[in-house]
Amino acid sequence: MRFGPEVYSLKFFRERGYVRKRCRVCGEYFWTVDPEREVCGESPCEPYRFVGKTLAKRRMNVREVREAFLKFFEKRGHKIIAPYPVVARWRSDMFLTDASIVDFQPFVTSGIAPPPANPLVISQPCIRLVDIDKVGLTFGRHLTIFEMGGAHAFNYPDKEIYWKEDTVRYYHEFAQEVFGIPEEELVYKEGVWSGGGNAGPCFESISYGMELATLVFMQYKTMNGELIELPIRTVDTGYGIERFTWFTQGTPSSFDAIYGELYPKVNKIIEMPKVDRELLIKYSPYTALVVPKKGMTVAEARRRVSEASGIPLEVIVNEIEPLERIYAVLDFTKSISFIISEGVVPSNVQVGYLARLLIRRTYRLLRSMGHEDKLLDLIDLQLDYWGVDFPHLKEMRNEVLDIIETEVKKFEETISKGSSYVERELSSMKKRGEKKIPMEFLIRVYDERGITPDLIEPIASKLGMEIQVPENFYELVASRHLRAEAGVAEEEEEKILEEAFKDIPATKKAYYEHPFVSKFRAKVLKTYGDYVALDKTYFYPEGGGAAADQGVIKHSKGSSRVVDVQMLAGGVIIHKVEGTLPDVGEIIEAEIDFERRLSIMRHHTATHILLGAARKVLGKHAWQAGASKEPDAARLDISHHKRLTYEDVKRIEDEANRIVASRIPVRIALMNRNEAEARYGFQLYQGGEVPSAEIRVVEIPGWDAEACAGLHVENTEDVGIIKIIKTERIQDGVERLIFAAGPAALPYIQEDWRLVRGIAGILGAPVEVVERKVQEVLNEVRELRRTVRRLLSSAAKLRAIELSQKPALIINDIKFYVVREDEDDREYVLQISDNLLSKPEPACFIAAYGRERLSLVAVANKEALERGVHAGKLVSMIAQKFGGRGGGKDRLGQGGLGRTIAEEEFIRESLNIIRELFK
RNA sequence: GGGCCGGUAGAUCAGCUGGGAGAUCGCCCGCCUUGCACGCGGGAGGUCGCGGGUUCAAAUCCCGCCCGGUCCA
Repeated sequence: MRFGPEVYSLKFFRERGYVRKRCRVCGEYFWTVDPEREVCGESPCEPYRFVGKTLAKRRMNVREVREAFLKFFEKRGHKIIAPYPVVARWRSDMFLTDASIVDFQPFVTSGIAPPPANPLVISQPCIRLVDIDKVGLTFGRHLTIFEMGGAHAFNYPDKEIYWKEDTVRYYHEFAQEVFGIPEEELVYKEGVWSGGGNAGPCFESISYGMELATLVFMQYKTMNGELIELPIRTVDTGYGIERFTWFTQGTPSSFDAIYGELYPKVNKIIEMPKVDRELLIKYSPYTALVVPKKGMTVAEARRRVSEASGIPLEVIVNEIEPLERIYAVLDFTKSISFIISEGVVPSNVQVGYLARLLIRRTYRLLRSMGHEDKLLDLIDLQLDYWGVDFPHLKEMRNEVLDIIETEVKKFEETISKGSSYVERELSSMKKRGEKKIPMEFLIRVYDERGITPDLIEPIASKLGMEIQVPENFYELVASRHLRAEAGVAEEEEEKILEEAFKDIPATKKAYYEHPFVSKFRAKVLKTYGDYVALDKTYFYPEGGGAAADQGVIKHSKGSSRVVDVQMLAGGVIIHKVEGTLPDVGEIIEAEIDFERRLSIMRHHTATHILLGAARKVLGKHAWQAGASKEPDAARLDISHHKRLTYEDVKRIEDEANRIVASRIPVRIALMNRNEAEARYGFQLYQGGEVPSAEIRVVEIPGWDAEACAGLHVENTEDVGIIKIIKTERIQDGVERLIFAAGPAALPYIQEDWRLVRGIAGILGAPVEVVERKVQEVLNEVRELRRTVRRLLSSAAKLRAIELSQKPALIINDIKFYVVREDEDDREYVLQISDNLLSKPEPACFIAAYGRERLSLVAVANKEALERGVHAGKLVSMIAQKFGGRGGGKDRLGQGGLGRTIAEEEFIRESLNIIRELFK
């Protein structure tokens, strides 16, 4: 995709004498005032030219650049907006905020909601994990966390704020006034930006070999490769706050500029390698020349830098690489600090998984440096440092450290168990004579046990095994997980219904105005299949985890039960009925099963109360991860990094019921999205994204406020009681509370009571001592079991003596004992055999034992085996004779007859078979 | 949300082509020694996660559930 030159040709350029040139290296077009310039100036076309120099008016740190940026645009009519979270909870299509414009997507950019201000300016912390491999290697051109200075204007068809000319002019002035970058160093490279289904032309602003900002003009929607004009054209600028900071300081890496003030403290935690500054200044500019692409090995990237800079490879590996690791650690720990302080709990799903990957990666990196025990210290440092500008980092300190500590312990457990597994497997491989570790093994161990090849390496070399890890290792793992399509059928059904009801207007949601109306009249607008649509309804449709209402409708054809209620995408609410359908156009009388509805309402309000209690007891990281409210019970999933203890649950229950008893009115208000976010913060979005300009806020003042479309009781007191029935861990990092509220709680309490009483009755003990009694009974059972074993063991000895004194049958020099035992215990029978066959003479023991369905066993001793006895075959033959089956090895055979048999008959027939066998 | 792996003695694990539950460490007793994971002999310790099925017979095979781990989106 490309735009024509007219798109980029600005009056601003012409007035200032800019000319359009084509880059000798990359072939892209750019604008410059220097007619001699042949290279666009962006890496990798040219090395950095600011390293080791002081080109800016003065050295600035990140905070100073941020402030300067915000102030500059504020003076030019932009309103300063506070940064949004790095965890994009208001969006369902992404986990982390990776650009400032993300804050305003999709509702503002698509026109559903107005922006909080227009134009506006924001310095938004962003997290991008895609470049994680490059962090350190490029000396700070790539970071996982950075601040994007965004100056945004939203241009509506009827209201133009500003567009390309002003956008470029603002940048130009900013670069000149604040940093003193001369015009001949202000190069604008033409580009095309596209992402998230939108696209538009852009300028990359380049100075001294580094891209400092991108000025995007978002004006198209991309559909099937075609560009469709958007009604709202958005100025989307991204000023690299850290890059400007780097530029002002001219340090070898951007890390020096970002974290320079922290270095003395870092140095106390991990001694930083002392690398000659001249070497770094010489090396750094050439990091711009290498763009480590997919498939390019790190070694290859280093070789190229070495060639370009003339610095020997071993110097890079020995002196610079250790420093790069520190850089990466600093960047990663900052990312972790931001993510976790927003209440993300490491998990095996969703954003929690990203957090886990990041923590584990950082831990492994530290481990490779021998400093894995320093992770928490570094996080603490970051929380303290950045907490000045982002206070929630400091507020969440203890929670963050606790969460990360738990996560690290888990990972250490995984490593230690995984490593010993790998060691066992590898040494048995070695015993088999294999020297190379197969790829399949590496993938499997990572997939099943989370052990990465770098953790296997030291074990392999200890055992002297070869290990080779392909560069595309992680792709190979990913390719194993290609998933199948699912859930299509349901969507189809919904599509059909939407199509069927698209010609009628959205149903009036009368339940919001009068949530306590249970009987009403309404007009039938349309019927289709089992579904009925009305002009208005008091039936609450399924949504937000709350079950749909049920009830009846009476009409000219009789009455029908309403079994389900759904809201279609267009706002039409359809009632699924059992029985005859009403006529279109007639007025029906409806009645909602209100006991059921009230129960759902109680459960809904209880869910909010419980969430507040969970946050109070467990911490602010306890976010709702899902919820469901049925008439009989409800459940609430919350993010938490530890298993809930009985104490936790009790405290949550106590807190929740305290709120119930406090008679707090439940306040419900529709408010403007920006206002709601400003007043309550992003914890509004417990239930996920809310796709509208207006937000319905359900507030229990002083306790909880959530964006929620559900129906609630009027006062917390109406909930009655909240009883947590059980908890389970549905995923790592997500605990589920199953509970019941009000009268619905009673059956559960009664059932528990019945159970305990029942057990007490069986034990014949009072309820209070049931626990102890069960323990005693179990102990007794254990004791008795031992006693029985002991007694049977001595009984077997006596029985063996008894049997040995009877004349035994000798066939083919082998002594055969054929017996019938009543005791249905294999252990006992085998012990008799052991006692009997211990003498060094050929002997064989055959027994049928039990009372009802007889079992069979045959044992031959070593001497008997030498004479050709096969106990297994013997059992098989005898069993078959009596209609049973059996088998086994030569020394031991087992089987069953499936019925009982008299001793005499058993012995007679068995001996016949043996005689036959040795004839 | 999907996939994969695992649950056996206090701990770590073996046994899993069905046929008598094992090893190492730890624990207890005894001996030998008294120098650093001492050595030797003996012993205790198991509803083989739970439930169902197949079978004469299930730790082992099949199904369901619970618990844990892990990868991918």
